[in-house]
This record gives sequence, C-alpha cells and structure tokens, in this order.
Amino acid sequence: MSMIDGTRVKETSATHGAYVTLREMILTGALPAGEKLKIEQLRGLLNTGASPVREALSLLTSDMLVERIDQRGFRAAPASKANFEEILALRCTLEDLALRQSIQNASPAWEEKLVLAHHHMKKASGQGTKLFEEAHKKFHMALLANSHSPILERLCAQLYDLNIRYRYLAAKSNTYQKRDVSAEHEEILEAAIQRDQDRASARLLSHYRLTGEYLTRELDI
Amino acid sequence: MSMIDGTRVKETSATHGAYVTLREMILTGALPAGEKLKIEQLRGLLNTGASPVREALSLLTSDMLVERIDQRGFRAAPASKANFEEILALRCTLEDLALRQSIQNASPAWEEKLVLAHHHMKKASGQGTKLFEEAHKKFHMALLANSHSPILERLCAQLYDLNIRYRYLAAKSNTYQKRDVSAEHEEILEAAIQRDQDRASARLLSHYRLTGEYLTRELDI
DNA sequence: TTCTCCAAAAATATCGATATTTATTGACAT
DNA sequence: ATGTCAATAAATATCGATATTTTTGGAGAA
Repeated sequence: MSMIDGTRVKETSATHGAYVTLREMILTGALPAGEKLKIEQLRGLLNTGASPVREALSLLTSDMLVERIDQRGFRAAPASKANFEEILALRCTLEDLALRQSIQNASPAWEEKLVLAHHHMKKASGQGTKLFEEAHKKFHMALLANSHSPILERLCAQLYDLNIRYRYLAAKSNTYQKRDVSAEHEEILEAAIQRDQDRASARLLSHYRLTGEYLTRELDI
Repeated sequence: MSMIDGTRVKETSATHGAYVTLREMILTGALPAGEKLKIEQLRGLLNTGASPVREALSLLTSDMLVERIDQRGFRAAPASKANFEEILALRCTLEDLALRQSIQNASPAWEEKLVLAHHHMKKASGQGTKLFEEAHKKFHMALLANSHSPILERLCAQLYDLNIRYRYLAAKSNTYQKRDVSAEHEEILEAAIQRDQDRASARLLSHYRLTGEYLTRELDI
C-alpha cells in the first residue's frame, strides 16, 4: 500500500506492474523487436527486483511477445513480414469463427455492450491515440465476446495485440492512411446487430485485410 | 553438470526440469484439475528451490495448464465438459486448416518424415503407454508440420496437450475402447500422401470426433 | 592474418531469508 | 446459534547475495 492524497492506493503487484509496462514497451516499439532483454537493465528501468522482471518476461512469453533463449535469457519476439502475414491470416480465420458464434448466441445484453463499446470508441476518436487504441480493442473484442468460447476469445485477443505491434512499426515512417475506418466500424456493428453472420464477417475481414495491405506496403522489415 | 557412469551429463536447468515434471503430472492427473498448487509443497516434491517452481508455473500458464489467481498463487487448470468440447471444436478448426496448408506445401521431405513418424508410432504400439503417447503426438504433429505457419502449429500442439488430459481423466474408470484406431491412422496417412486435402481432413476430423464422443461418454465431471 | 584456447567479465539462474498478503481460528457480542 | 473481529498461522511475493553459465577479449600458434 501507499498513500496518495491521504487515500490508500492498492498497488498492483510488482510482477504485474512490470508485465504491463514491458508489454506496452514491446507493443509500441520502445523495446524493438528482436532486442535482447537484459534483466539488470530492465530492473533499473522498472525500478524493481530481478524476480518480478523474470516473471513478467515469462508471462510475456505466453503472449508470444518475448522469446526465451535456452540458458541465455530473453529477447523481444522478432518481427517479420512473414510473421505479420501469418498473424493476419490466423486472425481472419479465428475472428470469423468467433464473430459467427457470437452472432449465433446473440442476446440483448450482448447487443447493448456492443453498442456501448462502439459509442465509446467514437467518443475517443479525436483524443490521444492511447485512449482510442484501448477503445478500439474493446470494440473488436466486444464483437467476439459472445462466442461462448473463452479459449477462442483469448487467442483472438492475443493475435490482436501481436498485430498492434506492426501498426506501430509501420507508423514510424508513414503518411497516415486516410481510409474511412469509422465507416467500416459502423458497417460491422450494423451487420452484427442485424445478426447477419455472413455480412458481419465479410466486413470484419475486409476491415482487417485493408489494414493488412496498407501495413504490408509500409513495413520495411 | 553431474557424473553418471563417468559420463558428463548436462542437466537441464532446474526451471526446465520443474516445467517438464509438473506438466507431466498435470497431464496425467497426478496433480488433479483445479487443485491448488502450493510452492512449498512442490518445492519439496521436485527437490528444488522456490524460484524455479514459480517460473515453471508461470510457463505452464502459457500452456493453459495452470491458472494464476490474483495474489493467491496458482492452481491446476480446471476441467469440464464444456472445456473439453471447446478444445475439440477448436482443434478441428485449426488442424483442418493446418493439415490443408501442409498438403498444399507438400514436399518429398515432409512426406518422408510423415511416413517415418507413422512407422515409429506403429512400432511403439504394443509397448508402454508413455512411449506410444509420445509417438502418437509426433505423428499428428508431423501431419501439420508443413503448414509454414509456426503459430498455428504451436496452437495445435497446445490444444493437443490439453486434450490429452481428458484422455487420462476418462481412462480412470473406463473399459478400453476397441475402435481400430490404427486403421484410422493409416487412412489419414494415405490420404495425406496422396495429397488429397478433403479426404485427409475429413478422416482426421472424424478420428478426433470419434475419440471425442467416446470421451464425452466416459467423462463424469 | 586467422584460428584456438584460456582467463576475465558479464549475464543468467538459483538459493535462502524477509516482507506482504491471504486464510484460519476462536473469543466475544448479538 | 450466528456473525464479526482481531490475533495467529500459512502462503505468496520479493529482495539481495551467490553459484553457474555464457560471452568477450586477447595471447600465442599455425
């Protein structure tokens, strides 16, 4: 516990804090793909002990964001066009499945959450990228959240994050795309609410593939 | 390093050793699903320190074999019929995809590895279950090993392991099934070598679904 | 030069001890 | 009886130090 403004603040565990920070740094490229991740160095950066750092790195291994090298420590997972394309293809397969299942199980409660997630994303649109990114992920996960298949949802979330990394990589040296992404979102939402599996899935996949093509063009790795 | 018969034996790291042992114990049910996994207790069991145990448990979390509970340690992942059915369904989707890709990329080298894997599995057939289990997994993974999609292959391997656990759970109180499983394997192999995607996939999925039905009957969780 | 081998340095993996947090127990009030 | 609360016990999370392992750098041989 610590005190801020006389209010008790339950701090997240050191491990979890390290996990969140490192994850963010890898996703945004602050820790470049392929880079060696030295415990001592990170220990300093995160202001914590070696144990939490090691454990956070272990956890990031599950997320495929960090690789463990035999007895030689850790490194940020390498990035490549092939890897990006694999992620894109897998996402299309798995999200297609998850979205269809979500729609099959459609319920008013799910619909409402979906509408709200979309609303929040629209509101966050102008503001700082960070906030929008969060809302964007929540919207996409809300689409899949009714699939009744927790493992599938987990995989989709994981692949979503892996994909984000490539967005940041491409953003490094780009002229920003001027597709009407928000119109695409509206269309996906509309089709989902109408419970039209084929249309919703087609639009979702097109949304991903358009972004994919754009990223493939920008990436030089 | 340690010496056995005057031969230097490179010991696997304590973490890796703990990982392998714990994994085996969870898969076979020596550590029952849902059970609390106390560090001290495992530390004694595995004859090692707390750090390797913690790290092994972290790694098993990636494999969905262990769950981390907030600040209350770890437990073996719970098992349920719903979970089993989800795993079965996902395996069918993902292995279908991986097998088709493998066949699309078919090469003599892959074919040969496949034939060998099948051969080894047949030879291991009578012998101790452990050896056959290993060969069986290798055969199934060999089918998918040419998909050129490492993430997909990894997911399939993970789901394969999750499924094994249910085989052991069902085996606890069962009359052994007398399906001609080896004939099913032959048919899958044959179709794959003939590069017939539809037939190979249909047979593979039928193989899984038959086992699935059988397990669903036997399971009482 | 290029290669091999050995010491020095750096980094990782592991241990044992301590600080925190969570779970348990039993006394006390209702 | 039943429920609450504090004290105790148990377990987890974290630290600092040590033992191993890998990497580096350079001396000497081919």
